[in-house]
Amino acid sequence: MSAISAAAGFDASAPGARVVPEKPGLEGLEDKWSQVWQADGTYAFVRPQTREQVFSIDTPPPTVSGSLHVGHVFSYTHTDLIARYQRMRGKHVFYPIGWDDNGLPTERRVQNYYGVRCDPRVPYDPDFVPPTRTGSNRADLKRQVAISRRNFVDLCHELTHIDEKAFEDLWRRVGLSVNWDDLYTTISDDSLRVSQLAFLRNLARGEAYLSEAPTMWDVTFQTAVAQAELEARDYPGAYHQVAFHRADGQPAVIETTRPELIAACVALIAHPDDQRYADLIGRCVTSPLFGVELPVVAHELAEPDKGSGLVMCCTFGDLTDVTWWRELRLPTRVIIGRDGRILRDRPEWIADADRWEQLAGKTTFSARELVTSWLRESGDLLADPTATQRRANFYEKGDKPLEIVSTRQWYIRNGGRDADVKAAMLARGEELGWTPQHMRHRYENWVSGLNGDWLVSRQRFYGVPFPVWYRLDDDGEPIYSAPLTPTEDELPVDPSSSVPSGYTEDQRGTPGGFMADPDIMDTWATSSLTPQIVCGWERDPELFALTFPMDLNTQAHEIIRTWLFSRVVRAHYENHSLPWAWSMISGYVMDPDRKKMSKSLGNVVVPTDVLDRYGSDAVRWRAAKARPGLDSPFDENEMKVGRRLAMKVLNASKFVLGLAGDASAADLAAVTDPLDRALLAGLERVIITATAAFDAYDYAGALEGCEKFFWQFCDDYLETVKERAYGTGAGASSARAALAIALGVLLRMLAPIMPYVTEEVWSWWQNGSIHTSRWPTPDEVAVAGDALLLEDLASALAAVRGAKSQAKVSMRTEVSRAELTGAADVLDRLKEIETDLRAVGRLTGELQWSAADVPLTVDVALVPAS
RNA sequence: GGGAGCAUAGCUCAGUCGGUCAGAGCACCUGCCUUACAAGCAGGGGGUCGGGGGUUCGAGCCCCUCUGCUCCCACCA
Repeated sequence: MSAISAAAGFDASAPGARVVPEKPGLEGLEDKWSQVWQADGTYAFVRPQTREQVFSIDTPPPTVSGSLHVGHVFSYTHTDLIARYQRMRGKHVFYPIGWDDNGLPTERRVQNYYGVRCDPRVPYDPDFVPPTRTGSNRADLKRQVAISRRNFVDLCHELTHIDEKAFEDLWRRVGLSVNWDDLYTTISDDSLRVSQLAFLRNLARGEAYLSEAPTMWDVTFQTAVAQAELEARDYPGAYHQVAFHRADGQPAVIETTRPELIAACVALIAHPDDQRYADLIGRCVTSPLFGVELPVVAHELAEPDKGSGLVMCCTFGDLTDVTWWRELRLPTRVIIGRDGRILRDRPEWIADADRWEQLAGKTTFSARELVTSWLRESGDLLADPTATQRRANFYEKGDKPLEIVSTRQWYIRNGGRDADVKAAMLARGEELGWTPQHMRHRYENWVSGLNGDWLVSRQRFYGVPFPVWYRLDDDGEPIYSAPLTPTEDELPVDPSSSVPSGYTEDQRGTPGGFMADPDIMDTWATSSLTPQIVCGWERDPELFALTFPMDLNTQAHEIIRTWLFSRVVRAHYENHSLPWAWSMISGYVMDPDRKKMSKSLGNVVVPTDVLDRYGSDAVRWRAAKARPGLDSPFDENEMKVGRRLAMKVLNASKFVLGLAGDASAADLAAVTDPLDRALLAGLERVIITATAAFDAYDYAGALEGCEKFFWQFCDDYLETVKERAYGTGAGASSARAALAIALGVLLRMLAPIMPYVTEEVWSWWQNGSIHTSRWPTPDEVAVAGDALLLEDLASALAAVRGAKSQAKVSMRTEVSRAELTGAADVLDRLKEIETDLRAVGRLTGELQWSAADVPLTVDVALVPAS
């Protein structure tokens, strides 16, 4: 501590040593104060008696496998501004932080970091040492070593701990006032317990169900993907005009971008009003190459002006196919496997074994080439394929278009299939407060457009297992209709290593025995429960009653459809309430070209560099200027301005305390001078507006008012009263008291934005942390004063300074004669502070006052420099 | 195609109830070593408020319309 203090210029380690440093600086403040805050538990959550005394915040657990950029620093700072304000308002701020370390992002990072890949068939190796890091490009993926699931999960834990330490260091440096004692992770036992418990209750109430259905499937990760994780991207393709064959030998022409799916075709579809195909509907055609007989059916989703108006329906090429398949009760003819390749075994409806052998095992891409060449040979390709830009669905983390496969998956009802649930979810969206208001539309838009329930199971390894087993019948086939579940007090369980009640381990996988559900939950299924996890749901009833439903949720707009919505769903079912009363949505930090920062674009600004150069207070100041929901471009120059303000706080405070003497005992009653009263009156207005702004989550507006007043305080007021404050008598006492009171108020109003410099200055003359002091209230500055006088002073100063500046002389130049022309009330007010005015403007000679209905002007005669 | 947001000085942005609203900071220019701060201070130039209509005594502000940019959702024949 002593080394740090020396860097800061004084010795703070001596108790009660409240010394204003000779040359204050910003260096070392972050280390010094973050250590003090940690040691003192400044931001710890202490349980009060009632819910009303608490302000609880749900804040996103960052994915530790990712990296943080300045955008994260900005949005997490926004939350912290509110937390610090509420704390100063006397609330017990419940502000936990967590790490999202479960799920696919961690798996991918572990694969790349250690050069390994999970293969559940590999036995556990207790002496396993991962290969050295091999890099993360695609070529290296193929060289990864296959390891057991248990070794893999060990590595996941190992790496997330490394990452979490780096994250914590950054957040501490930024000065987030989170409850570090209540740190949580999404892979912890408690998160597992909460996830499984909530799931079992969903299951018991019928909100969760198992269903075999066509599912969006990522062939790279070989897992199902939920609607919320889809991303439509442009994808190059080509229209192929292909002839199917009518009974009379005439062609029935379709257009397709996926000719490889001809073998999976189950029908041709035309619009019921399409006269061109009226005679064909109800008849059969045969497919080219494979000669499979197919019905031609009418459905209004077929668009006459797309392609030829006749379209093939395959199982499954796209989501429209699924609709047709379901509504027209078409058969299922799957030819693509879960690895994205054509099935090895010839399907029964395909007669031509030779052809199939050539096709089997091919990727969709090479199968398309092969089928196209066949069509060309057979004459069924009626024209050269024409290039087009397809819009295909991708898994947001994947790089191959999704396939649709029929699989058994767990779903949670979210309104995608039940009108009443959807209506309930829309009502929750209306009930929730939004900052900014218009983000509400994103929620409504998303919920209204849901077309299926929430798919929560993933065919992956690192995550929360489903706490479910299935009985096996006499043939060893699982009985999915009646899952076996543990009791709630057994949770968390890993069904692959524990045994359902009434069974023994040796019955696992045997006929008449049981098997574990092999899947894990999607990471959103866990993070959808962060309010329950942090608030101690079914673990700590006292805490839960004090903190839930929470007051505030803060997050980015891109995860409204995922994180925000899924928490609303869970709390609706589990707690019959919203998870929080209000949501504050932050915008992005864009690069200077207004592009979103992303690793792939290579335009990410690393926060540690910026923090090194400008300091946390400066970066936080810049963050506070970005209003909720608005994107703002990154510009380093703006950090300089923040740093300048931080320096100004130090210097001005030092000066004020030098003038004010024993400032901690400042007495409002001593403030008698009109200008001093005007200052406090102006300050009162700032307190009122800043408080209202913070209450409305408008931290930017609060900052604007405080900052503007602070500069005015420095440039006009401080300059003006310093001579009087140096003196003796009532005028001096008044000035000193006003200076001390104003400094105390201004520091506290800046404290949420710039926690380090304000804490530093506070320590020079006050006891305790500024961050646990009370937010200023109007009664602290309640004197009968006229704030207009400050404006008049500013006008008069500007006029005198302008004259001197125009004359290119020093501000110290004496004024031998001055004529002040302006409205009578303005002149009257200025007459009240004539002594101060004379001192600051060096108006040593005669003053003339001329009343006129014009803005204030001051004509001066300058004493020539001798 | 459906929804939302944005457009004000070279840049980043404020502008609340229609009436001191033509503003701030940065940048630029001109000065000033004024003993809290030269990483400072003072002063200055700079905008037809995206275009066009309308309402009004009066419009960045309200209405209509057009244009441009951004985002969300849908869009795979």
